[in-house]
Amino acid sequence: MPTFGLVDCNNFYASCERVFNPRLEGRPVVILSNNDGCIIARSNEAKQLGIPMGAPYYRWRKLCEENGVHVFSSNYELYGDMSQRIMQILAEMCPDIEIYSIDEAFLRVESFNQQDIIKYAKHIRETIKRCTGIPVSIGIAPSKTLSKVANHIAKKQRRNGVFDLRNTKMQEAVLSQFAVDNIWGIGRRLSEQLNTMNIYTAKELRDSDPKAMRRRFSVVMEKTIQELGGISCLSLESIKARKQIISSRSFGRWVTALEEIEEALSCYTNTACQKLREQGSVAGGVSVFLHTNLFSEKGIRYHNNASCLFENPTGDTRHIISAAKKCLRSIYKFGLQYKKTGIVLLDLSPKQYQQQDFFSAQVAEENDLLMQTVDSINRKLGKNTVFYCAEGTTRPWQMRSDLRTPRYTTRWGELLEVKIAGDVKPFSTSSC
DNA sequence: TCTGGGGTCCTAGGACCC
DNA sequence: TCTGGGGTCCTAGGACCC
Repeated sequence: MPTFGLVDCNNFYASCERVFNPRLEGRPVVILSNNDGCIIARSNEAKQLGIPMGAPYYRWRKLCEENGVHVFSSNYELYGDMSQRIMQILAEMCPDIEIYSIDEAFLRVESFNQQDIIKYAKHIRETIKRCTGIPVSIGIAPSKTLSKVANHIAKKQRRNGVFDLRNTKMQEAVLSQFAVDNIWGIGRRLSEQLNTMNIYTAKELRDSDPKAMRRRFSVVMEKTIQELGGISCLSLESIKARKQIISSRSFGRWVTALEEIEEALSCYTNTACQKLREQGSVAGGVSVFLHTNLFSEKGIRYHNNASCLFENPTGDTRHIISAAKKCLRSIYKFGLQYKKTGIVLLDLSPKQYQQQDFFSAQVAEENDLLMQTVDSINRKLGKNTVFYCAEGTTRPWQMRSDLRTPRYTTRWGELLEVKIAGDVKPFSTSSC
């Protein structure tokens, strides 16, 4: 029988901040989204204050100030690097691994015997904590969906961060207390519909008729029901190349001038193209979108997009920037106050199967070399060491990120400084 | 009056995830 | 005043084919 372990970092972004600022331990911490717009991560103490996930920060600012909540802008460079370190440790300790998100990974662990699994899970947990400072929880169960449930329990009930849900009696007990909207794959809409069918708990969903539910909902629902019953339908997935790459940001302020939007779009295009080449793909086309503030009741609400396909798939930033600008000009309307633009790279395919243009093969090769050189300079010397004029230099539209901590682990200039008062004695760091 | 059957491909929109 | 960003999968419906 398959056995899955789900390793999930506890309040990951908040924990990353705490690693470099231990004074935050035991205190409420929240992390804001890009542009300091929404609250996207909370420490347990912040959750206890009733601060919800995804809420606009301006509505909670007062409560945060009154309760001494420590508020930070997102520091994705730091979180991404911490994530890589954790995933590397996991991959070394367990060969069958699927990195599911920045802070989660599924493991296949059935080759260990009954007791060993729990012991090993605790060992994994301690190793990650010791080497990175990040606390994790591990749920163990016969399907991925149940391992998600188990992880939930591991977090809530302080069972040394590990919870075993392989026993069917335990499954009965846990699922009958587990709200249906907490199940992986059941969101707000589906749980509303399930409630109208008198299904409120995971056990009630598990005991429904999978075929009938498939007809009413979809195959995804059928699989969820099977998985809750301990029948594994979802296997570990290997890392696949992305099928599309999006890069977009809201502006830090209103933008009306086409030139400024073009700069921002060029900048996002550059980011997207770097990701494209990193995964060894070329794009067959682009789609560009542009919109005003869609939340606002006042003013004109405008949302539009345009796309174009390339004659030959390409990974050349210059070519893609110029195509993106053409799309943008076709949807830009003078006089509106814009809030956001973005680019989607479409129709991605592996570069090695790229159809060569017979008449310009050599030019393509030279362009490749140029892109490789730009990428390697930016990798070595830091992002944006070399950039495109089209991206502009003053960038007044750039997003707000006023409360970001230093990128301690990826920038030499931002290393953690330790100030020791009084008598200074040399000390050694830990074994990691 | 009455208008087949079976298939593919594409896209938009919905729902979900972190 | 102030509301993130980046993904995936599924389905329905339209267009088109023979």
